[in-house]
Amino acid sequence: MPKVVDPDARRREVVDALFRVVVRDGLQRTSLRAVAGEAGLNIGSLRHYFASQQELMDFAMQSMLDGLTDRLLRHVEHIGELSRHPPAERLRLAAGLLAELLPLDERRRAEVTVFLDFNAAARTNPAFKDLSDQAAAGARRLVRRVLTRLDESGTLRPGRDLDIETERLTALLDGLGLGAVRNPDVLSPQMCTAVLAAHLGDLAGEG
Amino acid sequence: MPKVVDPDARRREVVDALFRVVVRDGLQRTSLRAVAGEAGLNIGSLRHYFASQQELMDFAMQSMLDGLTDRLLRHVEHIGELSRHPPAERLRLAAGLLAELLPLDERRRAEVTVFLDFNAAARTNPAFKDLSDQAAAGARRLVRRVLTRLDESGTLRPGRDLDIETERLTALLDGLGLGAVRNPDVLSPQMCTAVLAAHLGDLAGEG
DNA sequence: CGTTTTCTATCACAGGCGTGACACAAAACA
DNA sequence: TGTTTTGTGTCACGCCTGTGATAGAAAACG
Repeated sequence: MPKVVDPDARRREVVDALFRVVVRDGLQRTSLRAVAGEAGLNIGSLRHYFASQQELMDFAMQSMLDGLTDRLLRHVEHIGELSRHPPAERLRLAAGLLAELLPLDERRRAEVTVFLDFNAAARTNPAFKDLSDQAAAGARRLVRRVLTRLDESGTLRPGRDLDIETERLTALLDGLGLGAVRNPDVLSPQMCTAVLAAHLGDLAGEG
Repeated sequence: MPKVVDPDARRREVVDALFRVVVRDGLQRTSLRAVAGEAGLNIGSLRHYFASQQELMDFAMQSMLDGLTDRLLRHVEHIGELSRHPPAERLRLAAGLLAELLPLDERRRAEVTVFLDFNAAARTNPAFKDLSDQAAAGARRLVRRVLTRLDESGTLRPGRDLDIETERLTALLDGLGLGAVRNPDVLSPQMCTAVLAAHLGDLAGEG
């Protein structure tokens, strides 16, 4: 017998509504009333599930990061040991994994969009700083891990400075996300993947 | 005999105050009252020089872009014809020019910070869209121009796709700016220049 | 000088915000 | 059943926002 209301499901619905509002109107205009309206709830009800605005924001941001982390872990697991793949495939696999961070479809586009707004707010809103820093560190770790695996499997041109290359690839991904969200017509998904492939190809020293 | 008040100077002072508020508190918290307070003016006075908030924002954004454009033009002029420099110098000159877009000192840091906030707002605020698009197009044009010059002077490894390389370098610069503003400790000015140098070196096909 | 424009300063208004308080319905429980 | 917990809806308060209106001082002008 299903409960009449499932609190966890409700919270997820509210977070989904919040994401839609942030994507559509921006974080600045994402008020409790707007989220409640989008979720089809009364503001009083919403406040029963989230005691304060800050609690809602934290939960939403954390939910997004958790979802992304799960997806990345599943992707990493699906790839398995990199050296068991033919060398020609390795760059493609790495690109596919890193592309989880790029706005290539509606889902990832929404993620990146929300993420950019949260990060912008985190610069001056201490309440978001921890989660934002944690996310940035996670992205950096993932990129470094990918580069390390590629290097260990002999796929990269030797002599690379991994510190620099990590920052370079991380910045490239950030920039592609920013550009693709801002100018989807110029920086299309195809262009994003082409740029990423070109970069990894360069690192491998093809040519 | 100096006028008692110079309207143009006043407007510049107000814009400077606005920049300080945006950098310190974020664009979201940059209200007319906050700017007036920062400039040491009464809000009534401020409104005498800027009829509306939108007018102030537009003027401020345009001022920043004008200043940046001037600086870039002066830098380009200072470099002169690229092929008149020794090949070993060309990458360094290009890096120096592109570094005008990176937050390497307080001035550029403020510029990039304000710019990021404006761009984030432009996504959902139509009033900022034109200037934001114009700025993005300008950056893209500059990058393409630099890459074209390097290519024509034989400094780049032949066979590059300039469309892709323009997007790649533009995204890299955007990402470096974003990262350096967000995590100055990780992405220090030295690291930024190192990453940029590494990228241009790669394009040249050193090694 | 007087007149006119420019500048400064203040008040009030409507609108949106987060949030505390509270009443009431509905479900869960004993 | 009655009691308790959970969920829903509404009100009001204080705060901040941009902006219109307006009065008065200061400077510029003829």
